Amino acid sequence: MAKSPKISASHEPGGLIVHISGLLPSLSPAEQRVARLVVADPADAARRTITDLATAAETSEATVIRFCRSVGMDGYPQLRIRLAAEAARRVEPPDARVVGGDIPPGADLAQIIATIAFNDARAVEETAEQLDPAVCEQVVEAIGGAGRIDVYGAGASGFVASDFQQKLHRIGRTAFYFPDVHTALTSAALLGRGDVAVGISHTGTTSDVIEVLEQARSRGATTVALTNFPRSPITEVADFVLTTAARETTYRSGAMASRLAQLTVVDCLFVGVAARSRAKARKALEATAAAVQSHRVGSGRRRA
Amino acid sequence: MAKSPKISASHEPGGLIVHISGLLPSLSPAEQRVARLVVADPADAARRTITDLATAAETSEATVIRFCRSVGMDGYPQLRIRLAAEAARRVEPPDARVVGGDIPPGADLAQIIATIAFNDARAVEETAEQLDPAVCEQVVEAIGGAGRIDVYGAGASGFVASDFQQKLHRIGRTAFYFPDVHTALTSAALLGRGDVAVGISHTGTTSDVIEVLEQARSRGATTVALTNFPRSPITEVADFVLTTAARETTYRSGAMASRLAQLTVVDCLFVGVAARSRAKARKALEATAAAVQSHRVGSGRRRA
DNA sequence: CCACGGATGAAACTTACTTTCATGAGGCGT
DNA sequence: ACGCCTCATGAAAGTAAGTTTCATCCGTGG
Repeated sequence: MAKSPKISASHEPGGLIVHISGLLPSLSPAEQRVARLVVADPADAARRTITDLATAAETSEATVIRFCRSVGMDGYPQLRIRLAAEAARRVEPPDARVVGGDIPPGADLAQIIATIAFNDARAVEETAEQLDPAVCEQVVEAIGGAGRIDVYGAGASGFVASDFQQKLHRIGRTAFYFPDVHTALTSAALLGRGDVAVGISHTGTTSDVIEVLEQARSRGATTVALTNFPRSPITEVADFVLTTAARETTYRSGAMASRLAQLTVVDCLFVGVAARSRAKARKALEATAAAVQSHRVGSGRRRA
Repeated sequence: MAKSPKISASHEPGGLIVHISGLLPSLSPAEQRVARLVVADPADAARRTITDLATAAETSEATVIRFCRSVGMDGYPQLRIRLAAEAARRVEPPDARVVGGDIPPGADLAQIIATIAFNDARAVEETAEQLDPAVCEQVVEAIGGAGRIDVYGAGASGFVASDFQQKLHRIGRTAFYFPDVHTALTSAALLGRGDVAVGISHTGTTSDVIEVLEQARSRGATTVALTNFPRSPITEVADFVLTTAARETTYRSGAMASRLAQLTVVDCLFVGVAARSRAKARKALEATAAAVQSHRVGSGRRRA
């Protein structure tokens, strides 16, 4: 089992559960059964013996051990302890909010709002917790010193890509976003050493984005991937991998929470880059803010 | 030496560590050595194997087991797990998050990440709390029954508008977004009774958006405003006002947190509308998901 | 069709945990 | 002082848990 580029295997400070759910799709079916049990109720899993857990997951002990290794643990006892710690730290969700789940059919709007907000907020928090500052730092460095930055993304991730592009542009970095694959490929072909290409894909399997990132990399550009799944194909064409931690399973809630998580990461990178050259960034920001000032009307509250 | 054989096993309020140190004097010398190690560093003890701990306490495994029983545990594994949980709970993050504030100049990336995530998550939560389900309900009704929906927004709010448009479109609602004011005005002029216009503006002062919303209203469309400021100009041209709760002060964090808050509201409306006609929405979603399927790589699981 | 590689569980194996038991050190009554 | 009882203690036996190995099976691509 070869290891991908820069996946910080040992780094999952934000929480084991989050880490595991990110890895979930990269696990074998039998291991996935184990993973689901663990994620569903970490405290309970910590109480079980390996044989017990194996039985519950309808598999063998061997598979449970494999699962432990897959998620970066030494063995079952270590997993158990980590799970116990994790479960203890976690604040139990107050009510019957469907954690990472679907909205129940008969739900009224107040319930819907509570569920969405809860999941959204958690995705943001957990994403921040598991973000590796060291990798971020390197990405910030690369972007801050880049000659040109291309941001790629399709569908929902396209909005995020576009947002990132606009943000970078506002602080005076030369950044591009292309809604069209062909244009993006063309642009990627023109990148070179010292340039940066950022590919955003929740699933990490969007072929368009992967392709473009690959192209960029082959031209010598530094490539960065932003995905929810640390072992997805996109990570293979990235020099740096940043992950979100939206742990929803259904495509529906998925697209929602993951988008916020992605934006949070974008925000962090943005502020990081801005902080790197504070004076210049501030000046650029003020200039752009002034530019739209004439499109604002008075009488309302406004920012200073 | 009234060492009672049966110490209240079930209930040890205030934490296991406290409990252990409480009955430390009642333990035998060898057990006390074990207890002291455990109390001194629970997390470390949880990591050790029973033999290891016994050696460290200069005693035998048997004594460690006796100690476990003395403090009310079933056996060593249970103690281990409880200790891990305990240790996790007591080590509270030494939070240096700048609440609602700006990022300090000298901040390192880890700090930046924590601050952003905190503010982002709080904006989401607080927005949800103050959202009026009744108003949402009416908006959902209007959108769900609308002939056509126009979503307006400029700058950062433009992304949100665009996102909303795309979401509505995915569940089969006829929705439009226009990056260009003139086109938007044209479209607004074509709206009529039964149509819905949604204007998104963080400050509520974006004249372009207000203007377009006003136009839409004058044509008889139902108008909805999404803003952070309930008394801003945009609310004057809106039939329904939904507010976000990003309480940032600076332009920098402002644009970031407010965007997430807006998206959360969009999510709520979206799910509300989708839930309204569940079957139809689901079908539409599945169709759109299938449509992009061929653009994904790695059919099942990723990267073995 | 076969070769190959990965996934999987049965079983062998190792390590960790638990119990049993013999020893010996105090305490205490005679 | 002596014997006897009690209890702490660790050695060793015993049991259960965790880990490794390996043969089998299944799908994939030549």
